[in-house]
Amino acid sequence: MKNNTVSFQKFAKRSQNQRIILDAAEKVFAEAGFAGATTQLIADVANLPKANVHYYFKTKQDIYRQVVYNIFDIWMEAASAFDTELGPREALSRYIDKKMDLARSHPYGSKVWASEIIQGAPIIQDYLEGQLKEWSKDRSKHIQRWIDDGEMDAIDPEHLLYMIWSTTQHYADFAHQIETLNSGEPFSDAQWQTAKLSVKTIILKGVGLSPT
Amino acid sequence: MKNNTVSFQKFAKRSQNQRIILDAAEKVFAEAGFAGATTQLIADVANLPKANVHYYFKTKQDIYRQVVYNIFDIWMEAASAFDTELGPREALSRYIDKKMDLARSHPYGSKVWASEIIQGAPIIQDYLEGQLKEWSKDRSKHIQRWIDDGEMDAIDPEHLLYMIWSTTQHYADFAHQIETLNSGEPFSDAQWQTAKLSVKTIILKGVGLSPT
DNA sequence: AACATTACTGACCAAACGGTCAAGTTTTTT
DNA sequence: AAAAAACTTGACCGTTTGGTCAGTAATGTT
Repeated sequence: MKNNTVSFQKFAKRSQNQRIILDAAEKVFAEAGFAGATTQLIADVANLPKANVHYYFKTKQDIYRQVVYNIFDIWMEAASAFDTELGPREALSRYIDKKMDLARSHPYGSKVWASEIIQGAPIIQDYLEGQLKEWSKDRSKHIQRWIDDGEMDAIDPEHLLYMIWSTTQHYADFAHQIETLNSGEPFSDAQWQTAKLSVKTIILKGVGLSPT
Repeated sequence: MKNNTVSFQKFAKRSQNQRIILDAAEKVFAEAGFAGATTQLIADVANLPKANVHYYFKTKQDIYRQVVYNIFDIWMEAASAFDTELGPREALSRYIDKKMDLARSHPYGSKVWASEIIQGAPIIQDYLEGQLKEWSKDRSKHIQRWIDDGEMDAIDPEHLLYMIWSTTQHYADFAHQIETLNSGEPFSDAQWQTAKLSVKTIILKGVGLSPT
């Protein structure tokens, strides 16, 4: 066979095919849910025979697990944009920006996450109780300190976090509804800008911070 | 057989059993998704033999359709709480209150709705393009008028609506996540009060209205 | 009391599903 | 160039699924 596939791909082949499968699976899980996603459909989207999918992943649950872990990791990395050293205005502003960017760039992942939580987090429960809880408790403390220092209004920090999560992820999870109300058209760049600005403006002003 | 079941139940029997099935189905669809919800499981939760479920509903899709229509109707009725005659402060405040109440009283319906939209609204698309679009365009116009009259800040009205929808429904759809972060405990009455107040405070102040 | 209608259900079935496997091909290592 | 390892795949299988149906029981009507 062709020999122009050079040898440094030796190790790349496996992870390369896994990525193709995971990308396909993310889309299929998002659009059909865990139970509705058939391995056959994932294979079709990945353009591979079903048996080949099972060569790389033992079970459908294994694929699903990977997809959910991936989006969680991406979100936790973005969470570092919530840099409490910057002060409330910048920290919240950047975090909202980052979350809005992810809603746009990773809509399937967001949908899979939403479905997972809606169905009681059967897979990701450990992460919720561990990393997520730790992160949100920590940031809540920082927000509380800002409040105590008179830098922002007295708002229950956890509800502020929920508001940021819900509003930003809404643009991914309910994209279809938003698109329908937008004459069936997906958001343009300008509309995404407006969305970001609207969310930031309301939330920042809402907690007593003037927007940047 | 017992004759203490009086005859005015003649017509009631059918709709009564349909209600039992629909309530069971709402829960099962919420927790397992459309594909993951088996008619057997719906029957078990309804405490009926599967064949009996199929006596009242021809297909699983028919049951699902009813469940989705029901929650949509409940929401549209609540939407009338957005009474534009009241002025922005009262109208928004009451609408948020109402949506928060529904998030608490109808968590399963909210979850079914969320999953339906996430998966592209295969069933409810007509309603989105019809009733929902009409309602939101109308309310957007009223909000815009308030803005033009200087009664509130210049915020894109549709994004304000999305923010209300997302924040309020988040307390239903992501209840499991919130519960996990709340030491595994569901919200108490007091915590629901705090949630309502936090959401209202941030949004109202965020658009330039002082809370009631 | 006879009849008609509605309600109920165990047993069954074709289709679709996740997953396996043996037999092959390609690639890497020696 | 031979042996080993990794990759690929059509055919297959046991299970589960949504849905049917024939037969029965209960209820309402005359």
